[in-house]
Amino acid sequence: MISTELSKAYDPKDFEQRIYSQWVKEGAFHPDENGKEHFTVVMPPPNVTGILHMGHALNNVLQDIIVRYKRMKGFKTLWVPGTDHAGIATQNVVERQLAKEGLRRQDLGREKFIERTWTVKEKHHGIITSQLKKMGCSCDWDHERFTMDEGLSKAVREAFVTLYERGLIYKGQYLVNYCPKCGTALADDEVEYENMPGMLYDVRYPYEDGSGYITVATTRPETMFGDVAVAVHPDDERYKNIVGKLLCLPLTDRKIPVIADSFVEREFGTGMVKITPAHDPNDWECGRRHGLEAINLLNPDGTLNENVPEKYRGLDPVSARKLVVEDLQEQGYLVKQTPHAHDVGHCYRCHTVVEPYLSDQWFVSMKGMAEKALKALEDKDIVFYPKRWENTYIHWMENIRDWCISRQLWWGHRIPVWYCKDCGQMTVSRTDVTECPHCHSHNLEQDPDVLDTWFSSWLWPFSTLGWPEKTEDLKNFFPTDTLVSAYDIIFFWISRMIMASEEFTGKAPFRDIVITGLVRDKQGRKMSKSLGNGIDPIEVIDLYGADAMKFTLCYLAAQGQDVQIDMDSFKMGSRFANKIWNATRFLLMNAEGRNLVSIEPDKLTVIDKWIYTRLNRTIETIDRAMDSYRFNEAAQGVYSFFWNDFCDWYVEATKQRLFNGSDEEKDLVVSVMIDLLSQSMKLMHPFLSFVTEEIYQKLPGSEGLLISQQFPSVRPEFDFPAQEALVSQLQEAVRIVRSARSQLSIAPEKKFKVVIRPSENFTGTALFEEEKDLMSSFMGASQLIIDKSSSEDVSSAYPSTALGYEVFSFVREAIDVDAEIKKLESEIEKASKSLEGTMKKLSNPQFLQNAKSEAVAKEQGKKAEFEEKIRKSEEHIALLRKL
RNA sequence: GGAGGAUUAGCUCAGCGGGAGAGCGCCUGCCUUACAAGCAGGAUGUCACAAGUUCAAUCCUUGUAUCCUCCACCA
Repeated sequence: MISTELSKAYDPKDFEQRIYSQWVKEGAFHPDENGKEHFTVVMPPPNVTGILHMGHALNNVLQDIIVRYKRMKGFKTLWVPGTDHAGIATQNVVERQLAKEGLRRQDLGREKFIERTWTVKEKHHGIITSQLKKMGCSCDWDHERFTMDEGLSKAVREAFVTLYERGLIYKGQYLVNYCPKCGTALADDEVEYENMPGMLYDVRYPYEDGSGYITVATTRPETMFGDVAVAVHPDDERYKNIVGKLLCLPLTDRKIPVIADSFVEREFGTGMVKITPAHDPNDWECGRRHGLEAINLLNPDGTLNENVPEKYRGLDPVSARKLVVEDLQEQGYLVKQTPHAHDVGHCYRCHTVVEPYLSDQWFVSMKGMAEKALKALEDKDIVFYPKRWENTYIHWMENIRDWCISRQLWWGHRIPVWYCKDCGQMTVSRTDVTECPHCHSHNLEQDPDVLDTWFSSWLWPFSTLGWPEKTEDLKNFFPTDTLVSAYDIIFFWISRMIMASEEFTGKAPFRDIVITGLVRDKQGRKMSKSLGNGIDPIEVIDLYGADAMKFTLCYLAAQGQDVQIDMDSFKMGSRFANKIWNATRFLLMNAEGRNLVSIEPDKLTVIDKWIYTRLNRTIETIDRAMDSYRFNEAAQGVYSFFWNDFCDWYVEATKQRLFNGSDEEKDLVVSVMIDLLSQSMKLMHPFLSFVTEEIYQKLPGSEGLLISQQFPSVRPEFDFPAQEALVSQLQEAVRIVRSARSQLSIAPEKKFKVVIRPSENFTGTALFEEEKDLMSSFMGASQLIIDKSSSEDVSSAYPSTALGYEVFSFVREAIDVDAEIKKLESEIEKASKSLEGTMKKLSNPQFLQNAKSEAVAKEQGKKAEFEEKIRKSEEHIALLRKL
C-alpha cells in the first residue's frame, strides 16, 4: 500500500544540502568497485586566488553531468578535484594585502611571506570547495589534490630533473618578457598585446666623419642607449653604400656601425632600424646574427640602470622617453614625431606593460615534445569537441617556441638546482642537496627562482594519480577519458599537458577534449571582476537552486559556443525543476493507498504504449547527445519528454482512469506512472541531480540512492512505434478542435459536437473510436462522432482538414453566431468612430505642427490600435459567416 | 598578415540537404481538485547579402558586408 508524499512547494533549500551530505556519507562519489571499465575526469584546478565564477560553474556542471551519466552507465568512475597554487596571481594577492599594511614582501622575508600565502591559500581553498559542493559536483574528495602538495611537488621535481637529464631543460641569458611590477619573467603566451596610441619618432644619427646623418624611426627612443648598430636591408639601393660606416649615437659618445640585415622592412619608416639587442626580440636575433653586444639598460624593477647617462638613471621608461625626446629635440636630433598606434605587451596578471629583459632564465626546449603531441592528434589518441580547435592546436604546436619556466617569485615550486659557492658547480637533483657532489662543500645555495605555475599543472592528469610512483590509481585511472575546459587555456594548459604526458608516460593524458564556450553577459561582454558584470554562481543557487543553474547552463551550452546570460536566464531551469516537483506531487497524491502491480506490455492502453515509446526515443536521444558531448541536445531531450509528452499529454490523458477507473485500473495506472517517474528521474539525474534524487527516494518501490542506479536503457518490449504514430494523429485532431475553439473565442466550459470524418485509408479510425471519450474530453466536445459512413450533416459546422480526415466543429451549439456577429459589428462601428476622430487629428497639419510630439505619437498609437481591432473583428466575422 | 567563429522571431539561442524551431517576452481565453513558476490557443521570420551546385539549400561551394575571438607582427 503506497503512502508517501512531497511537501507542498518546490524549495531546493529544503533538500540540496542534505542530499549532498547523504551522497558523501554513502561514498557515492567513490569509484564503484563493481563497475566495468574505468572512466576518469580530472577537474581543471581552479586558482586558489579567487572564488569560482560562472565560467567555473559551466565547466564543472558539464563535468558533473558527464561523470554522473557515466557512473550510472556502470563505469568505475573517478572525478579528481583539486586546486592550483597560481604563482603570480596568488603572490599578487598577498602583496596587495601587504601593501595595505605599508609592507613589501621583502620586509617579511621569503619564509614568512610563504607562510602568509599558505593562509590565503587555505582560505580560498575553503571557499572553492564549498562552492563546488553547493553546485553538487560529484567529485571524489578523497582524491583531492593541490599543485603544491607533497606528491605533486615530487612530481614536479621528477619532471624537471628528467627533462634536464634528457637535455630538454637549459639555463641561459636570453631576452624574455619581464613584468616590472610582478618582478618576474613571463612566458611568451603570458603576454597580452593591446593596441595603444603611441608616437613614432624620427631621429638623426650623424655620421662619425661629419658627412651628414641618417634618420631612424623608433617608438622607444629611450632604448637608444642600448643601440649597438643601425640596420638597413642588404638590397636597399638607397643605403648600399653606407653599410659599414660609423655613426655617432646622440646623447652619448658612443660610435655604432651601419649593418645590413634582411629582416629590415624597406617600406617601413625610413628603412633604417636602430638595433637594440637587449630590448627588442627582433634586435636580439639580429644582434646574435651579427655577433653584437647586448647592452641591458634596465634594473629588475624596470627603471633605467647605470648603462645610461646619469641624468636618466632611475627613471621608468615612460618618463625617460619624455626626457630623451626633449633632449633630442633641443640638440636638433629629432626630425619629427608622428602618431603611431601599435601593439604593446601587457602582463596577463597585473596588466603592467612588459619589457623585453635580458636575464638568466631556465627554459624547456619544446620542439621534440610538440612533435609527439602532434602525432597524438594525428593518431586520434586525442579528439577535440568541437573539432575546429584541432587547427588551433596544430598551429600552436607547429610554431612552438621554447618555454621560459623560471619565475622570480617566492610562491611556487623552487627550482631544484643548487649552486656550490666554493667550486661554482651546479647540481640538479630530485632530493634536496646539502653537500656538493663535486667538492663536498656544504656551502650551497638553491636557485632562488620558482617554476612557472603551468610547470606543475601540465602534469595534473597523472601527478594527481600518484605519478611518478607506480600507484594503483595510476594503473587503473590513467589515461583519463574526458577533459572539459574553456578555450582560453588551450595553449597554457591543454597543449602542455599533452606534451608532458607523452614525454613522461608515453600516452595521451585524455582522449576527449571538450572545449566549452565562455560565459558572457547579455551585452556579449566577457564576465569580469573589473567590469563588475559577473554573476556569482552562489547567488544563482541561493535564488533558484543548484539544479536550476545546472540545467540552464547545460541547456544553453551548445558545442563550444559562448553563452550569454543574466540572472533571469536561470528561471528556465527553475521552472523545469518546479514542474518536475509538482508532477511528482500530483502522482504521489493519487497513488496514496494504491497497490503497485506488475506492468505487462499487453495490459497497457495505447496511451501507455505511446509514452513508453516516447521514453525509449528520449533515451536514445540522450545517449546519442552525450556520446558527442552535445549537452544542449540532451537537456532539450529530457525537457520536452518530461514536460510536453509526460505532463501535458500523458498525465492529462490518464486523469480519467486515475479518478474514475476501477481499483484494478487505478492500481495499474499508478504503477505505470510510478515506473515512468522512476525512469524519468534516472534519465534526468545527470542534469538535475538534487531534485531527482529527492524525488526518487520518495518513490514507492525505489531502493538506495538514485546517483548509484543504472541509467535507463531502451526496453524493446515497451516499444510500440505503430501506437506512437497513432497517438500523434489523435493529438493532431485534438489540436485542430482546440484551435477552432480558440479562434472563435469559445470559452472552455461551452461544449459542442464534433464530427471526425476519416478517409477510407486513414489508419487512425480504430484508435479514434477506441479513445473517443479521451479525445472528447481533450476537445471539450459535447459529443464526438467518428463518421465513417459520411452520414452526418455537417453543412452548418466549422470545418478543418488534416491528413487523412476532416474535422467538423458544431460551434453553433456553443455560441449564437448571429448575436456574435452583431456584437462584433457594433464593436467595429465603435472602433471606426474612434479611428475617425484620431484620423481627423492626424490629418490636421496644425495639430502635427503644434502639438507635443508625445501627443502625436499617442494618436498614432491609437490609430494603429483601432485599425488592428477593426481588422481582427472583420476576420472574426468572416470566419463566423462561413458557418 | 594568418586562422577561426557569429549573422535564424522583439531578446538569448538551437537547428547542419526535404516540415523553420525552443526558452523568455507579447496577444487571447482560462484560478480545469499537481503546478498562475501553470493550462490551452495565437502572432511575429526575404534563416545577413549575392551568385553557384542540387530534383530540393537556413544547411554545401564561392564571394561580399558587419561583428567577435585567437595567433603572428610593424622598428
